[in-house]
Amino acid sequence: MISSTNKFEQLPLEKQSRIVNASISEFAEKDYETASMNTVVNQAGISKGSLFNYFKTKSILYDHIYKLALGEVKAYLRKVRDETIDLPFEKRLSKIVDSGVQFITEHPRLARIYFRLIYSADSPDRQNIVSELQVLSDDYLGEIIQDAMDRNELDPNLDKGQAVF
Amino acid sequence: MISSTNKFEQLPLEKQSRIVNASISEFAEKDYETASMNTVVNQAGISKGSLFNYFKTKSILYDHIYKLALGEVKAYLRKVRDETIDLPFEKRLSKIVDSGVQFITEHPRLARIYFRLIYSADSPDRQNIVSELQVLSDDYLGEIIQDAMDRNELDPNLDKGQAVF
DNA sequence: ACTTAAATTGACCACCCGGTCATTATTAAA
DNA sequence: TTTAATAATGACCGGGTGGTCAATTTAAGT
Repeated sequence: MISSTNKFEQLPLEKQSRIVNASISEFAEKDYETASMNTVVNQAGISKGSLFNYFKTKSILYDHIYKLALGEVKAYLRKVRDETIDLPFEKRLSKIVDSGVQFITEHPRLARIYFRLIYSADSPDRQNIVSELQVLSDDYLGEIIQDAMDRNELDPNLDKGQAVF
Repeated sequence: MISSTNKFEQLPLEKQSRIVNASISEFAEKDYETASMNTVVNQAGISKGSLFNYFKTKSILYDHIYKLALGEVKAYLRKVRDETIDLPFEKRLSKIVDSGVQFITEHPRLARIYFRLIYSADSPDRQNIVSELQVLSDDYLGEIIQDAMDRNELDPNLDKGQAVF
């Protein structure tokens, strides 16, 4: 046994997805403290002991779910970035924002988890996660802006100010 | 006994403020569900029975605290509005925003309670409270904008759009 | 078919919650 | 000073929590 989520990853995919689904629903509906492992267990149709066997603690489960969500967001952003690579800067930015909105409407539960993370205080290690997100979004925007500057669509006098915006 | 907060209001002011202070701290630190009446009671230095005698339920206490906070915000906004009454619109708006920031840094606990109210899902009757806040802020901005339009500092073609902004 | 190892279960634990209420302490009236 | 009314207390209640683990079911090896 190498990682602690290993047991979970070796489960049949159908069972995995039942658990992930139940967890996403619960963490989307209630904040970290209020979200209940019992509810997850019931909704997933497994026993409590099993869940705590797959994920040692509530916060480890939360971490797993959060990372899954992050992966989806990253993939989405990457896709949009590549699809808009030869659009002018303004059009590109607008398309990205639109896609953000689209992502939210397509994955409302993931979006809720994110908003909760950012705007509310609980969640196991909010501090680290939020700053990690900050770096990611800075990188992403930074790259887009760099692109635009390389193509002389943006005067090279801003960078950080734009990122904050 | 007329109102249900009457018992509380008849308490010595020193005791009142101990309770209010403890409540504000607790509701600022944790969200509604997680905030603990036991913590409030301990921090205020009174017994549990007393607190539940002054406020029948947790949500009634929350309501009281929220209304106190709202009162302070209202007074603050009114003050700023009056103090900037003869400034040009742009300057005035900027001063108001600055004052908002100042209020947040001067009353961080109240500000936290507000952010929690707006950005997170619990709180007894979030729906009503948020829409009430919406009306209040619309009124406030609406008045400021009306003033500016009356003085021909703003072209009279917007209103609602500006309020949303 | 028998044995052994691994996976699954749910009763159980200690703890905390909001809320109650009989008992006690305090104050006011007589 | 005795009595009556009022205020304050904290042990207690039912219920929910995250987490555990002996016991049972399932699967694998021979």
